[in-house]
Amino acid sequence: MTKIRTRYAPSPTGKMHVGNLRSALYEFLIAKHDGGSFMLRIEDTDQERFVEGATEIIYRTLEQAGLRHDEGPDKDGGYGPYVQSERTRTGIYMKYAEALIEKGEAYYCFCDKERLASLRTEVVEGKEISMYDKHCLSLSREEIEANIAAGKPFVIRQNIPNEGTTTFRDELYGDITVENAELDDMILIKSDGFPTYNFANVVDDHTMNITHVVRGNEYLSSSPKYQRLYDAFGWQSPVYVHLPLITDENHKKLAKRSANGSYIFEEMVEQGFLPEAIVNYIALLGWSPEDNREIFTLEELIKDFDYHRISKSPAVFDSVKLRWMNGEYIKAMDFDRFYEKALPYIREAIHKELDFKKIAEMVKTRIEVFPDIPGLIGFFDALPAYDTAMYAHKKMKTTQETSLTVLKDVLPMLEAQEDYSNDALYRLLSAYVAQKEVKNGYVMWPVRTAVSGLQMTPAGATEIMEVLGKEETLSRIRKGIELLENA
RNA sequence: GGCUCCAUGGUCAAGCGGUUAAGACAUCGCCCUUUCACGGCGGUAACACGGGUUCGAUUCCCGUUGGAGUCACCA
Repeated sequence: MTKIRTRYAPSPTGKMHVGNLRSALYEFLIAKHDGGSFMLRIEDTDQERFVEGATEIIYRTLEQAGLRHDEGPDKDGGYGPYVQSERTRTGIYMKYAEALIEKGEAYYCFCDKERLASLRTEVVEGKEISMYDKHCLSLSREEIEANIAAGKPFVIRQNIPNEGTTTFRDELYGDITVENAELDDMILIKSDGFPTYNFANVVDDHTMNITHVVRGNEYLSSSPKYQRLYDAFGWQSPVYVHLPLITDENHKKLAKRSANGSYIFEEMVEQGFLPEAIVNYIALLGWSPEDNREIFTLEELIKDFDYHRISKSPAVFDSVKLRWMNGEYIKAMDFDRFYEKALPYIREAIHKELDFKKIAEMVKTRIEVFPDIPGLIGFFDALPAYDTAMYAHKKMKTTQETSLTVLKDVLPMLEAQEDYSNDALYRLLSAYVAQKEVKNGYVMWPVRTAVSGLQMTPAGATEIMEVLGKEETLSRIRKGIELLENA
């Protein structure tokens, strides 16, 4: 068996969304599962769409996601250059295009935009449909040479016969056959001398010894044309693995963002998602392991990933489940690392000196993404205005009246109390509960309400008091009594 | 519209001729609990339709319907 070589070949046109990242991930996993190598190639043959800094985003995203490439522009593995604009300068694409012309598998085309536009007859869903009419195929050698000598701009087109069929094999989808008449004579070399993706891809994958071509299945319909190129060259085609699309909630191919938020990896990380959780989640969009496991480290994915188990149908990106998974990662996270990540969000909500570590502990099992934090703990910073109706709780058997009594009873005890640790406070209040022969909640509910002003808090009454400290606690209890007396 | 692909609950998804059709998220209920959450237990919810093939189809074949992708000097 030859060593598996896969490649992630993005074009530097902007940020990476999770669809791009999943392709990279699967390419990485397919290679690594078999001890193969994973290469990064930059496809920048479209100078107009090139975005400054986009290459850096690609590096950064792969790095954050843990997808280390073995070869790439920054890591020569003997197959360079790894950037298509640099490869273009070596003349490689033109050389291969000319070889095709020699074989009659390609030809020069001098048609201008106007003539091409006149070929577009049909408009479907706002898109102009056209098929080249092989007009320039019949040019004589003399005409071609004259045109070139005259400096007339040209492209090189693939020559596909109008009869017969072309078949290629995909590992997941099986054999796919199409009529050659359906296949357009696509452009191989553009008038600016750069190759198109269609051509560069085939030349590069072959010359760089790529064994498995893994890409989104939006390429399924153009693959027969690529297959013809391999055949025309007499090259063995790689193993094709076309991946099912990731869609948005409307089942449409992923755009960069939707009403549900962003699908851009970097922005998701900024929004508080952990890179590991994102990688884990997208690994499961279109692939499933033999067992029922869902939480995987990258290492575990490498071990278990079998591309034959990739599914064929598209998958909706469910941000709700991603949030859940992110929450699982947060819960399992080492506390120190969690604290480091949580601290900025705690500081955002709290502007005085409190025990941030205790607050972080409270919040750790209760959030799904880091930005959930401020909303949970703002009450520590300042007592929010609240409605005294909150003191009445059916299940706790409390009313505003019983709450007032409890708070008044408890206030002097809390004033006398020196030890404001959670345990001591809990013991103190428990003693009162026992003495009154009531349920815990009968006392805890009003106290917690008074010190937090909230119906939901990330911790119990005494834990909150511990963090708040004696002075602030007493002030809030007194405030509660005042509100209840005036209710 | 042509071509291509796809089709199990709201979503992800197991299943690869005989199953009470897994599991997860979401949702609902109960328990636990110093509220919420966590955790535990349980419920609702799916094989698109029609023909074949077969003793037997979610599973294989064909068709219908539905959805998606694609039809650039973009990748």
